[in-house]
Amino acid sequence: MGRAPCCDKANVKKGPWSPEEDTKLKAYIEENGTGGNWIALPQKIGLKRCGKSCRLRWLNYLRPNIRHGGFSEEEDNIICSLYISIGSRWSIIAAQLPGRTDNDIKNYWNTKLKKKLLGKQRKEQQARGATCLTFKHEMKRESENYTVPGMVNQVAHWPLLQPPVMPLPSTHQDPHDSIRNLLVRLGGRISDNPMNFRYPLDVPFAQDQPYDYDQNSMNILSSASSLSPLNSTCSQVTGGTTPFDVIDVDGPNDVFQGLDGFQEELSELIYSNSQQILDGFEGFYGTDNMVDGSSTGTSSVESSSWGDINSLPYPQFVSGFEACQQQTIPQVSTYNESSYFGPQ
DNA sequence: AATCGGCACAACCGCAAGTTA
DNA sequence: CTAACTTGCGGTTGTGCCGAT
Repeated sequence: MGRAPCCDKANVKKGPWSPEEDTKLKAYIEENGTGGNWIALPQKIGLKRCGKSCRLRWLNYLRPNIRHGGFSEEEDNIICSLYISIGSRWSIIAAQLPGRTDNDIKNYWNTKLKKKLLGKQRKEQQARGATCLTFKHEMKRESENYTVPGMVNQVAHWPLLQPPVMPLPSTHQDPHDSIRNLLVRLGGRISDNPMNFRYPLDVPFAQDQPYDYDQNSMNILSSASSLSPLNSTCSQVTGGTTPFDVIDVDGPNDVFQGLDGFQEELSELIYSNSQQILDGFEGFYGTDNMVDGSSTGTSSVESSSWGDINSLPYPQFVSGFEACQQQTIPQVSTYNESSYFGPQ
């Protein structure tokens, strides 16, 4: 049996919303709430719209305290940093930016931020001069020739040629510094306090109060894991000459999905400064595998769930975070529905 | 003034997860 | 337990605006 359509396509209006439709929808929701059923809502108020369309219009445009445009530098950095960390989980990213919607952030990223980041990166590379060029060409040639045996729909993002200098990551280095280095390089800005490799995640905020990014901060990785389902898996082909050889592009887990050019640029950046990046990615893929790419002793594709706290690179942060969370911090979603919808 | 291309944004689509009967 | 249904999410598309030619 096929899936039931969410609405009668023939009888619904599509395209831009008129002011009258907006008024109707807003007035009704402010007065009655959604009734917990978006599908039935348009019929109730006499709108020839699909329920999903109503929901989207409300969430992205009509609900109170929505901000459009005018992203601050601080917000830019948070978006960049989170994107690097958790990929295109726009709803999670949006949850950290009061008044912003996932759609807004997604558009902003795709149209501006991505290019801004690339521009920054190119400048850096130009500044470094041609010293890397030979190596990069080598890398490119090598990766073009390379296919992973038995792997379908997977791309070797990190060429398997051993970089000229690829020292093992220092196990003594503060892991905070590792990821901090990476994020800073890629546009993030992080508190200088070594105890605070942190981002303003999972912090309840008053909708119309300015947000203090410095005072309200939470560990990025643990917070991400505590939010909605981060069931992403990062695949790794073991036995390659470098760690993090392969990222599965088929699932929702590719941190760089939809970012073909950027991904390539990023990998170039990665190889042009392998130590810092290695330090940074160590955090995402786990120290064990970084130190010993063949630790599983198999040639199979390994997956680790980001949703699994134990798989997080630094579980000690998680425990600290959880303790903190239990004391004071409730889970935060994009917004508190009850406060918006009134009587249900 | 007309046209073209790029950009920004709103909205739609399809899928997956969650919920309910 | 399972099918039907709803909600949420991320990717993609459509459209209007604006600057360059």
